[in-house]
Amino acid sequence: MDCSSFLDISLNLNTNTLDRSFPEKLPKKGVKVSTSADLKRKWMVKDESASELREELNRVNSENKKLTEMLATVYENYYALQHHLEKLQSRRQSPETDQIEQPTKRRKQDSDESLSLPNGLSSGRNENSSSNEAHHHHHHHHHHQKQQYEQKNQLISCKRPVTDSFNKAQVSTVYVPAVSSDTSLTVKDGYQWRKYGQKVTRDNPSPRAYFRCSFAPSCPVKKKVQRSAEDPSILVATYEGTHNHLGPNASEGDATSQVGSRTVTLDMVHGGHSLALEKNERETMQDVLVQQMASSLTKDSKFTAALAAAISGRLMEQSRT
DNA sequence: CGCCTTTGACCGGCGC
DNA sequence: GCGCCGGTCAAAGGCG
Repeated sequence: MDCSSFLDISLNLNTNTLDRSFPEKLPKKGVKVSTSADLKRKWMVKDESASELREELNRVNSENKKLTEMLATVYENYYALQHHLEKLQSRRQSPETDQIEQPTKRRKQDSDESLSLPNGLSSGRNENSSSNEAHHHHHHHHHHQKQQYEQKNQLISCKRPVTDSFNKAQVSTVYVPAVSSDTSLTVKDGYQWRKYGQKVTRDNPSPRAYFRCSFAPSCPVKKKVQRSAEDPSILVATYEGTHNHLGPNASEGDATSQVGSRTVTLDMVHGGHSLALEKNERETMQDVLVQQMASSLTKDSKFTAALAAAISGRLMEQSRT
C-alpha cells in the first residue's frame, strides 16, 4: 500500500524563505572561525548574547512545536483525502453504490427493514428472507426492544452477510503522528465515528480503540486506533471496509452558499461527482497552504539537520567561550 | 433528548 | 473442557 508515499506535496521551497519564520536573529551561520577579536567581543557581550540566545531558543522551540502540530494536521488531512480518493475509485469500479444514499441526519430512521441498502450488488437476493436470520442471532437478547443499537446491529448482521463472503472488506492502515492527541486515541479523518470498545492487547502497552462509522448500520466501516508499539508517538489506524455514503456533510452543487468564514470546503470534482470535504477546523485556505509549506520544510531532512547543527553549534560555541 | 464514551462482561476462535 | 485473547455488546453516565 502506498503508506510509504507519505506526503508528496512538496512545494519546492528553497530554504531562503525561512527568513520569515526565523527572522533576522539567526545568523547565516557559515562556519565562522573566531578570531581573537571576535572572542574578546564575545566575552564582553556574553551575558547579553546568552540571554538573547536563550529566548531565541525558546522561540525556536515553540515554533518547532507549532510546526509539528501543523504537520500532524496536514498528515491527517492528507489521509482523509486519500481515503476519499480510494473510496471514490473503488466506487467507480464497482456498480454498487451507484445511487447515492442521501443520509438525512444521522442514524435514526430505520427500525424496519426499509433500510435504504444503497448497494445494489445483491439485487434480488438481498431480500431478507425469513430464513437467513436463523443464524447470526446474538447472545442473550432477552430484553430486545430495549436498545436501538441492538436492533440495528442485528439488522446489519442479517443484511450484510456479504462482508466476509466475497466483499473482502479491504483493510488499510495509516500512520498518524500522535502529537497532541495524547490519551485521546483519535485520528481525525473527516468521518464521524462512534467508539464501541477499547481493549488492551498483548505486545502493546497502549490500548486499542474500536470505532464504527457513525452512519448507522448502513455503513459497515470500522476502524481501530492504537499507538504504535515501537514508536508511541505514532498512532496506527486500521480501517476496514469502505464507506457507502458520501463523506462528511457531502453537498451537491453549491449547497454551501452560506460560506461564512468558519468552514472551508475543498471541492474535488472527480468524474461526475463533486465531493465536498469539509474541514471542520477553523482553518482557511491560507492556513492550509501554510501548513503545506511547513510540512515541506519539516520533512526536509537537510533543512532540519542544518538548523539543528546551526543551533547546537552556536550553543556550543557560546558555552565554551 | 440524542448521541456519544466508558467499561466490565460476554462471545467465539484457537491452542492445549 | 479450559484459559487466553481479540473483538463486541450494552448499561450507565456524560455532554451539548
